[in-house]
Amino acid sequence: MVRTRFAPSPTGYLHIGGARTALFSWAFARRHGGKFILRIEDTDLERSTAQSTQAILDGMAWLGLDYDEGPFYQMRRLSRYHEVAELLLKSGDAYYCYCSKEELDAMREQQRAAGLKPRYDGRWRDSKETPPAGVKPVVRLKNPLDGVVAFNDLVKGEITVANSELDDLVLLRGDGVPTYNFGVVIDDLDMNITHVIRGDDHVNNTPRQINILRALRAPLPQYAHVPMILGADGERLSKRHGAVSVMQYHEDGYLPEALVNYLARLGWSHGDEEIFSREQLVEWFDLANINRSPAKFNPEKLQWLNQQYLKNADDGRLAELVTPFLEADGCDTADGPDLAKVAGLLKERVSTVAELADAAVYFFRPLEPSEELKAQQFTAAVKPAILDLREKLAAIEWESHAIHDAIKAAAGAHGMKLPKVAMPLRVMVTGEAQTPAINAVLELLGREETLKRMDERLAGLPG
RNA sequence: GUCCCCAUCGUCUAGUGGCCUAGGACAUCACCCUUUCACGGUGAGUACAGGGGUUCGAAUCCCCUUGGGGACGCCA
Repeated sequence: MVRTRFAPSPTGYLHIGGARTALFSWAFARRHGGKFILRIEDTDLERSTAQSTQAILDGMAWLGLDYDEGPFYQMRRLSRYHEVAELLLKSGDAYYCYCSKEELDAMREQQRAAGLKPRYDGRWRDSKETPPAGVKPVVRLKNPLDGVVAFNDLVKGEITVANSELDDLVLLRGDGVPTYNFGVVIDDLDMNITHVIRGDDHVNNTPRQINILRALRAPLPQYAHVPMILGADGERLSKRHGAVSVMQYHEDGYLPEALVNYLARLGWSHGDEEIFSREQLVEWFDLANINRSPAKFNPEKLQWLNQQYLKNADDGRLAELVTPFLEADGCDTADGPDLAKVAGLLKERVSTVAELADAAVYFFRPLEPSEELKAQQFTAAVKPAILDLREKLAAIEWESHAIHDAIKAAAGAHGMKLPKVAMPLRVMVTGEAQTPAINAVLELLGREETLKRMDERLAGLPG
């Protein structure tokens, strides 16, 4: 039985990188009919917040990353960590260290100055010294002094690290809270995690964690380290790269299935497949096809994907999604054409729901054209044709084809090509130069509103 | 500095020794479609980091160089 987990620390929102790691972990579990577990690693007392936990939960829910067990919280499992630490202390695989922070800092500084890798020198490892009074000791692991730790990473392949590169890491802090490396190991063990799928930045932690497991004589999980996502400039993704919070994409009008598709395709592939459903992802997902090198986040491609999904999205759903955007824009969506039909007309020419809202505004309230547009389109030469058209529109059956015919007829009657009349009409009614076919727009807008807007403009027309 | 990892178009990638004069997608440009804008269609340019090996044959295997990323906390 495959069991994977996502184990974020609640110190911020769910960001793009974390979301992709979660997605891979989720997809792998689903692919193999296993379980996906959520665990909140809240042992950083200073930075962990309840809001962050909620933000992570919200982000996962929006993306549809459902979990089978959890969320588990490490701070509720303290007694278990103490129990294991006690075991390690007894077996002689761990020991108390009474070093002060200052002492450790000095040690590291010295090593760095000497061009060495900063490492704890093990001064309390076998010390006979009497512990200083009043110092809360930390518990450190007795890391093996020689030999190597090798493991077969499911995405990176064989990775080997010499024990001489490692030091005696802290398991339990002075206040009894476990450190990251100890917490994950015990939890992954207790929760029977079979595949640890996590970010690249943890490869260096893996040998240390394996050494803890070995001291415990416990079985090892399989490891799969997925490369990081970098910003467009090749730097680690951060706030200055724009949106890095998953929920920001929600607010910007992206569809969760588009983000999921994009994230899945970033660093993983299935041949030449670009657009695939969640079900296909689950069917196809494997660790072997995850790339070994980091990928740069490309907003343009995400946007294109979102457009593809928008184009195929259900009109009724889009109407619901776009409503809050339009309301924020001061539009009363109840007072106007059927929003689903409006969405259907506009959806293939926008790439986000926010853009859809922008493009739909003139259906709910008239827009004032720019001076430039007015000067360009509202000419004395076109006025007779427009007046003629106004009469025709008042009389015809209100339907797209008939409207088209009326425009064509009015243009023809005054020796003009259709666009010559369609453009001024478009600007009169919508206030914009770029809209879908004007006859389709008018059909939705309705005769009454169309004629009303025409009359208002006609008054200001020269000639 | 030390250790670990990585390296195909600008970007995401296909490629697992011959199918590769390197395929797809985004972006860019051109043309077509067209009632404006999109959508859609057709096409163009653009890449195996460099150097050595191994092999009849290398984008694919090995070594070195260079470049990039990560880690070195009582953070995760």
